[in-house]
Amino acid sequence: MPGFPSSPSLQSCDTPLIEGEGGVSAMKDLGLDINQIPSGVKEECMEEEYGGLPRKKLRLTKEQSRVLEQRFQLNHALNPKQKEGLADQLKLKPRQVEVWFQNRRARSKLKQTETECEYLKKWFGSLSEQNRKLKKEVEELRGMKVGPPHRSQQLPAATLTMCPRCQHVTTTFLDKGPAAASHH
DNA sequence: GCGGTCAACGGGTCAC
DNA sequence: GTGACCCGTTGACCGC
Repeated sequence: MPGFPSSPSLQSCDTPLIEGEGGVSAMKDLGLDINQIPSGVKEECMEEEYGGLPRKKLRLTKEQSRVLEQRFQLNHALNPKQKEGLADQLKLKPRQVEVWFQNRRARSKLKQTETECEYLKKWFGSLSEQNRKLKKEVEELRGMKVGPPHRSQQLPAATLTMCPRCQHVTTTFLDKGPAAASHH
């Protein structure tokens, strides 16, 4: 693809573009937003726009972002009718609303992944610490060992398992059978 | 100048 | 085939 000028979608009027002297920055100086241009003027600008020039960056207004965010909190996806309604309400194109929700879902997913990553790091840290302590304990017990231990002094063999659903960690003593591992 | 943010895109997948 | 969605990427803009 690379290079927007050659991209066929530029011809599609999906992307409101403002170019030339003034542009987005100048409008911002005036407290204006690209989406608040009277539609006639906007179309005029856009018609002049599609000569293969690079696209200009659109920024949503604070109010538009606030409403979109509000709707996202209620629902992470919109049906076509909701999309149309929201686009109407915000004076945006349905495609813009759709793109905003796609990007918002992506951001949300990224944030969740980061959170999970942090959690796993912490969990790994605590398991490492636990492992270190247990190894130390084993060493100490080995050092104390003088003869065959009495059965009552023996530690039962056990395994640690994690429930994939709730991440609850359980200790299963092998001589007590699988029922001991259940916690639900 | 550089890195971060974000609107917008193209391409792929999936359900209908 | 079509529309909705996800994913990776692009490029404009902004703050430092």
